Amino acid sequence: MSEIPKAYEPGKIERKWYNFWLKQGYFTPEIDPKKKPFVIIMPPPNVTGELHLGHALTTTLEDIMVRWQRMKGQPTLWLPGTDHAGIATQVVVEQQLAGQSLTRRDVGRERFLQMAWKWANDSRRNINLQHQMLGASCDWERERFTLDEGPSRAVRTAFVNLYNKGLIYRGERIINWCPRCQTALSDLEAEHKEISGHLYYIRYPLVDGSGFITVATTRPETFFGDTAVAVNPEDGRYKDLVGKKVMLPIIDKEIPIIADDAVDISFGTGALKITPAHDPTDFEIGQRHNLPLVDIMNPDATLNENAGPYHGLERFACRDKVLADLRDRGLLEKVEPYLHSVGHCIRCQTMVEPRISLQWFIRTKPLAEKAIKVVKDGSITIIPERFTKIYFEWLENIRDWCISRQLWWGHRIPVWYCHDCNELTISVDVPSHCSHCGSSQIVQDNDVLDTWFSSALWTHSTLGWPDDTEDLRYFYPGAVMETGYDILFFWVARMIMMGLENTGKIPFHTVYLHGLIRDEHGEKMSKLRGNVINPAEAVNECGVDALRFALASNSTPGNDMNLGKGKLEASRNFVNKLWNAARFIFQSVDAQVVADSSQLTALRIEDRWIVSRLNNVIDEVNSLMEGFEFGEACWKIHDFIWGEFCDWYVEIAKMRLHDAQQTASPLPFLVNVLECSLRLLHPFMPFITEELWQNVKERLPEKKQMSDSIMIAPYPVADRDAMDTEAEQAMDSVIEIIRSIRNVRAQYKVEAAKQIEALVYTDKLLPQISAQAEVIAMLARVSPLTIAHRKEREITIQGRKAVVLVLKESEVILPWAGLVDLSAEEQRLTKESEVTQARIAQLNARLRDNVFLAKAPQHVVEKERQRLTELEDKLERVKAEISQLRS
RNA sequence: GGGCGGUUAGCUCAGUGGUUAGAGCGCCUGUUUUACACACAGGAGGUCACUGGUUCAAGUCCAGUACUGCCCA
Repeated sequence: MSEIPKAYEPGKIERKWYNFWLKQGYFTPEIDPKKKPFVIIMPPPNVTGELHLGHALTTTLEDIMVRWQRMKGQPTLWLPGTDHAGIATQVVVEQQLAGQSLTRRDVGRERFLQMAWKWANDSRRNINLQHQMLGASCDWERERFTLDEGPSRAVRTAFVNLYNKGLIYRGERIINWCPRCQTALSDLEAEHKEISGHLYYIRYPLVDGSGFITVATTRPETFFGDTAVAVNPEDGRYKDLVGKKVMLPIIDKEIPIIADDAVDISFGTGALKITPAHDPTDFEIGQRHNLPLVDIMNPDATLNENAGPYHGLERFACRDKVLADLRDRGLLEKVEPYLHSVGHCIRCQTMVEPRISLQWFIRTKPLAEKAIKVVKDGSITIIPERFTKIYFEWLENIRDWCISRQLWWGHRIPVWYCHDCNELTISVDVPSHCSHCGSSQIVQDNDVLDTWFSSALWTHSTLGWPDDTEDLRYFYPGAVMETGYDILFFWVARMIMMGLENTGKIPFHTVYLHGLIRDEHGEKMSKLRGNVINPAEAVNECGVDALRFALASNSTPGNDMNLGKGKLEASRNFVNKLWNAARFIFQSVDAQVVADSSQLTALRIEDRWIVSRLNNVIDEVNSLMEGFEFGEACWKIHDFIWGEFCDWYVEIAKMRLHDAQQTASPLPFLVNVLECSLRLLHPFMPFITEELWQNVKERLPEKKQMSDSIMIAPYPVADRDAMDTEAEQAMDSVIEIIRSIRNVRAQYKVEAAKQIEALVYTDKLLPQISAQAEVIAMLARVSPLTIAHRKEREITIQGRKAVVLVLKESEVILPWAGLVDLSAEEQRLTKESEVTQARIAQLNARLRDNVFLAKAPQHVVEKERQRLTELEDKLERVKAEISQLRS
């Protein structure tokens, strides 16, 4: 056999096996109508650059599910892809242009799109490579991009269908306008932030000269767009003023005072300036009172010609000037500090301008109702459950979705306007003439659709919809949608709405939401703070398996995760531990005759124990996986491999391997437990498990019957017959004996290499514990070691100074002439006796309580009884030891 | 303003009503034991935020309080 390096070297091994898997075609499922497939459609990362840790978490969790299901024998499809990310990508390309002092308008739409495509293609390739680096076992043959022909046709088809059903309309509404991106945004893309601003009290003189009315506003610069002043009809202060007119200062324009219920009497002065073209509430008031709309801004948020003398000023510069001018005229009554929340562009953080605009909208109410229903009736489950309520809340209060964007990069809206009859032609394919008058003088809408519109179709557009394809029939609906909770509304809710609308079926059965990743102290990762962990760097330092394990083991459904270097290192250490354990086993196998599986039945206690523990862990891991508890599953495997297999079984096995007299070799167990553990761990750590598994396989006689790769080998299933309480009990006792001796040695500062004498007395486990004499002797460094029945006790102990340990099933006596501090020992034992008595009293009280006996389940009562017996037994033995000590 | 989380060891976090609440990191003591010092052995460290309730039994369920984070308006 080849030499195995002392430390795991991830890089080479990762590339080797990923290429092997690819070549073997394991990632592409076979369509088998008799089997129900397991399907995950990957949330497509934006083609804006690199993957971050959030993506790595998504990839890890999805790969865990997919590899697990594949090993269980399901046809498994994990469909990868990327998202064109409208605004974000456009910003990147605009920045490239800005480097050459150019704007997109300078180069024109066609040239701009060429640049964007170049960027997107590079980025797409890069992201795919990074997914491959992470070990993602997704089907690259089905990889998709949102702007691919298929998904694009799906977008146009969905648009046309919705339009024809009256669910898409074009209208003038107040939308969130980003002056920097120069496009409309949906409500979700405007992020509200608390701003400490001011509340300005401005006097509007009454036209009849009888004084003025004072309005309070945070945005004085919009007063050019005011078309009324509104008060609450119930407000006594202003009853007489309703119907009168005021004169807007500076521009000398007359506007009416109106009464509307929407006005909050307690806000400011109770009188509001109404700017219907620049505020959503004002817009509604304006609609009710037929107020004119006066748009005062240009797309870049400078003031337009409606602002008279202020024309051309930037909005905040204008505010300062307006305030100064009002103050000069004595019309600025007072200014108060004021905390209010203002929308910001989610992409560029520019303050959003609410603005009247002609845009395309989706009427979401009818779609939302169906999306609510499928979660209410349990067709779709959201994990963790608490997000269900948040989901309902949002859908129940949903507003129409503004889907048009004034961008160039994206799916162009499939609407053509006719020069001749002014009618619209809505079409999936490019029309040559107006569908109403037949004129060829038609021109397509300039705008593109919100990226999330195409993302909403992702679950079915990737499988061929609107065509009735084999993929769509077999793989839709998917099993799980796994993603971050931060895009529950942006994406998940919309996918459910559009999935139902387009296919009549739910898009997936389960929504699994993970949390966000923060640094080790819970701070958001940001370049500014310098606390970012880049996945590629982490992989360079620790390897993919360590990164994946760190991510998976620290994730709990729906909760944020703090991830620092420490956790990565801990995972790397585990990888190294596993590597070295395997290395030891391989070396041992190679040194001896190849293990014969028939020896598997020659069972010693420790062999039975490790097999029993393994099967218990398999059982637990499988049920944790069923419940989406991947983090806990990780720890179960970790604790087994490190804390039981390596710390105890391998250590015990060493002794047997070094002893030429031994007839029963531990090798079959070492090898088989390792082999099975590797399969158990494979979904979490695909690379090292494959590497080691291939090495194990080489050393197994039955290698011909085994699969070519661990990733298509069967996932372990617990064998209940292998569960062995007797062996576990015996080993628990042996471990307890060894630990207590080690403990005393450390306390008395006995040199590590020094052998000490020990006597172990026990009762019903005597045969099992005696069988472990060599194990105890070696691991606790004791010699001579006597193991005998309690009945034989007095003869040996008399007259010798000794440390006495009273354990669950045994007493351990460590006689050291002169070394032992007898009074300290007496104190220790007395303390132990007190503690034991207290617990016995507690248990007695509980077991005398009739209500407890009547109401607690039988097995709990039984357990408590057994504990009491054990403790009473122990107390008796402790007391006996004390009196011996005193005699 | 409404909603949802969190508060458990020095730090970061697990803990799906049932013994004496766990892990990693950090800390202390010891170890060149021929798989691993990315390791081994041992140890210290907790009124599970607070108050009340439900229950035979509460870190776990309920209500309230405080602090803290996020989402929505």
